[in-house]
Amino acid sequence: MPRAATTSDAFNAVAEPRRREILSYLAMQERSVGEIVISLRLAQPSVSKHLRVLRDVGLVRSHRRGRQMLYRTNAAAIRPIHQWTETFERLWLHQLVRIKERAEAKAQKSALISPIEKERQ
Amino acid sequence: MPRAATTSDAFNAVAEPRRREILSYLAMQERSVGEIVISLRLAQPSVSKHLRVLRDVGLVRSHRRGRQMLYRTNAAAIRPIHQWTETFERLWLHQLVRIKERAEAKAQKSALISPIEKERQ
DNA sequence: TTGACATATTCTCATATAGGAATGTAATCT
DNA sequence: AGATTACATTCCTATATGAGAATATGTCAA
Repeated sequence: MPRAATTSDAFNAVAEPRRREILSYLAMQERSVGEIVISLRLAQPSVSKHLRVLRDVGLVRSHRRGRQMLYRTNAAAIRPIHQWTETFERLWLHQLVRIKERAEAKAQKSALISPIEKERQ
Repeated sequence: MPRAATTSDAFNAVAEPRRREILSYLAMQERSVGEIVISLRLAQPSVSKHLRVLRDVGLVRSHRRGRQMLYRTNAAAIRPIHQWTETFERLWLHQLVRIKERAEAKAQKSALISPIEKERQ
């Protein structure tokens, strides 16, 4: 069995760095395909294909304006990823506290060493 | 060019559903490979291979205890994903507000319709 | 040392890519 | 209608994958 399709869910879709760039770019403002091509310096077919993947999983919405297709990020589709990572937030916050505590303990210890001892380190 | 390696970053590593399950399972408590195999009902080689990927990108840490290998989630490695999704948080919150406003406007409108009109709907 | 247990690696295979090139489709303009 | 602009799709290819099966490695126990 190969890897799950890029269109299987938001996690797989955003695994590709260019697609994350596109999502960030479209988060500020609605943009045409051509604008994405120029701003992110990607080949046009490449952009169209990435947008197709993003659209299939609901990460972007699109509509036509004349000959252009305008795309915008649908932030709600990113939320499940946010929520999944959030379940780990307590853990890394706890880790950060411990790192800080260790740093302070070390500084404390260092302050107790005489200047002469300190020079040897 | 194929897809980026699963070991290229945390985004690619967590794209695989089983790897997310493993990370959630190991978040509570340190566990041996055998415990993962039993609890998540996966084949042992499969678990070992997933753990290898997770370890390569720093999402889990491991150490030996006798013949067992104990693994635990390194939450700090999940943080970049959380931070990336966080940049979109304002957008979906804004969306949620609009949805709520529309719902309220609709309820308001509904309240203005006479009971007789209402029955026809 | 030999055997048993726990985990890791290797091998094979079907499959879904992402990029590049070429082509198709749709809308506008003259 | 014909030409041009703007996107989308198709075809091609090298490659990384995940599952399963088999095997290798490492650790303890008798």
